[in-house]
Amino acid sequence: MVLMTRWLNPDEQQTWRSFLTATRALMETLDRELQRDAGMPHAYYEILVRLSEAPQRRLRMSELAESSGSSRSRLSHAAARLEAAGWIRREECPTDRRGQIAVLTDEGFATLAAAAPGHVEGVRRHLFDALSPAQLDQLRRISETLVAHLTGS
Amino acid sequence: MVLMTRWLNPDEQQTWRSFLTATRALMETLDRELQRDAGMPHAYYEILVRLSEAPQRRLRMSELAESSGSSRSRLSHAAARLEAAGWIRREECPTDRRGQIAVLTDEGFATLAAAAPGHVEGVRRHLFDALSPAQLDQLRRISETLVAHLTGS
DNA sequence: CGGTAGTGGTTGAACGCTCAACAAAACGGC
DNA sequence: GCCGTTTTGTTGAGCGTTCAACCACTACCG
Repeated sequence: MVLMTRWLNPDEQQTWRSFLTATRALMETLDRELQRDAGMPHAYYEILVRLSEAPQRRLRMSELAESSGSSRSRLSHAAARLEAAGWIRREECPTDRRGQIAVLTDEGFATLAAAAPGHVEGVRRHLFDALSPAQLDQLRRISETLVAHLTGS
Repeated sequence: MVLMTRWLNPDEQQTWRSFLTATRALMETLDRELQRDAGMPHAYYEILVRLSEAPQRRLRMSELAESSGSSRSRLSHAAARLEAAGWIRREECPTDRRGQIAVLTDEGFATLAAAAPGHVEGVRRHLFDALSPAQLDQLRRISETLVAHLTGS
């Protein structure tokens, strides 16, 4: 029995293409702004944010990868750059000799503190200001549903 | 007068982070599937799709960039690869000697035809199947609003 | 016409990401 | 305690994207 493709109908196509265009444009805009104003890509910004929120601004590499939505490899490469920039430092883990602990330096924290207002302003301008409160609520539920669906299966 | 940062409140943070996680996970999943099954990144797939829908399967480079959501540079590099793969061909434009016209080859069309069912299935599984009809309608409106907002300003 | 501004497209360097392979250490069953 | 398995993190190659610089051509305006 041949499994027929469930093609998208015109309405679904429109949804999908608008979604693609919107997310791509939004992310590119924010990434460009962050690169221009803070000299870092959005992925690096997010790594620094998660570190800054952790107790003592330190996290195991694996937890940092998890929470920042990076692969281990990605984080490893990123950490090398962030360390070279003086924004983080890597320490050995006392309880697991395989482990590494990423620590946000004061300089890294200062850089993040300088970058954050502009970035948040960008997020507000390009996303939150564009949508109604009801739409933002819808977007939250949709996103949460998708996250559950994508990480669950 | 100092302009205070309009920080995100906890609800907004939750919305933003879920949105980020969801779109990142969705795009990474689809990209990986496409790379695995069709040997091309999603950006290339989209270029081929737009070409396949154009009259005579041909488009000026600039229009192709516009419609596929690529920068000119990106498309130029991509076109080089797609041409090397035998999926497109570039012709001179008769009315503008600066111009180039990208043409989808039969081989390119066949590759696209082979890749499409799997990709559409992925989009359905990871996005459409996860959301209710009402949510999909909301997502369409939200996306359209964002596109208008991002391209308008 | 002639010059200047704008457009179309390409290029190369720098950079970030993915993937697969790898080393080192921890775990788990027996 | 030992051996296979799993986990942690890194590495290098290959690839795609960005950015800025650039050339060739067109369009506009006096």
